[in-house]
Amino acid sequence: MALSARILPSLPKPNVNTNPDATPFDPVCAVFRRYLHNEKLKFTPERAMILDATLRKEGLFDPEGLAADLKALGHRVSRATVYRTLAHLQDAGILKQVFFDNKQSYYEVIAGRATNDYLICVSTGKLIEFSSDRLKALRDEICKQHGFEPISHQFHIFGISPEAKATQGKSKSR
Amino acid sequence: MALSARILPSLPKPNVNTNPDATPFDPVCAVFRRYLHNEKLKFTPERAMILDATLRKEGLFDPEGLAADLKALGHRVSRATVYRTLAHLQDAGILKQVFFDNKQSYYEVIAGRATNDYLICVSTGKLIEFSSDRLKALRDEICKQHGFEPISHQFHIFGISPEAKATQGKSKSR
DNA sequence: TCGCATTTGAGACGCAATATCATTCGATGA
DNA sequence: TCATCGAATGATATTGCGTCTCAAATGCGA
Repeated sequence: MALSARILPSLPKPNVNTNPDATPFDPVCAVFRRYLHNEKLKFTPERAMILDATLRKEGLFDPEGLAADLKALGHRVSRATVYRTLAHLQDAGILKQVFFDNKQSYYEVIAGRATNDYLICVSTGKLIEFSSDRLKALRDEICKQHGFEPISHQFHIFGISPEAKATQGKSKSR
Repeated sequence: MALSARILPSLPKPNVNTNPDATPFDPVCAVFRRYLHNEKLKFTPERAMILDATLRKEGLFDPEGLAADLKALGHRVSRATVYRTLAHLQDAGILKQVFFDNKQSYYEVIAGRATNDYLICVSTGKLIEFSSDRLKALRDEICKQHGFEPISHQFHIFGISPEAKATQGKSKSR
């Protein structure tokens, strides 16, 4: 096969930092509690642990990997609860769900962080994050033209990275 | 749950026109045959039928729906072959795979057509296509900055459509 | 502290997509 | 035209993400 925008393996990597007590005092946690309260939902230990685990992530992560992280941290949370809570965290505006491929969905923290878009190398699967104010301005302008109220966006550029292009000569087509 | 970028039901619709003999004389078909030849792949009746069915589509479609179309047209093609051929058509630059949700993937024809980006209403699931030259220019500029060779892109804006905003007052939050 | 609606967890389930593999077939060269 | 062989097909099994079910547990307002 030749040039394509199909995604190849290898997307995220675990990225656990060692912030010891992110949860109860974290301002993002306050946002979540406020959201839960408004929606008449409950603040449970499971939800706190899941929020904490997501805040330890940098960049993209996937639900199954997050569940694995929680298990590794010694927390026993069911997969179903992870999925349910990620949905709430998204609704609370803390996470953004990202669709890169048809295997699974990914999430990234947006609360208090610069949100990114991605260059994806279709040859190596490597991701490059970037952020563009002009893109955001263009987004808002397009929304205004359509009377649309933007919540989030995804901008993915598929292509060939410089490294892949360099290595390309040897292995014929791909 | 409240505002979110999760996608709701209802995406594509069948769009079968009655072009009687699109396949063998279609220039897109020539592109496909050239691609297959270069890749030492074979031009089979199944592949011809699948290409033909995709060219009858306007806008987004999904593999299962395409398989259903083929069956409705009286063509017996296995699902596996549909999936395999769609991948080749993408590699040939005729189709583009689009990721809107974590349920399934979608495709759209790009050969000889203006490629679109989408506004997605998170409340109704409605899609609005748009096309922006400024976006394409911005994309190319970003790629140049990173030494990236672009193949395709996806730009999805999630938000609230004017109609949904109008209906919003009544149904509490969400 | 009580009561109840919400949440959780374990497992079953649905479904898109892929893998397997025996059989069939397209395309090349003679 | 025919033989040859690698590639393609189809039927089926399999995988894995995500959701659903429901009994038991629990947060939280009164």
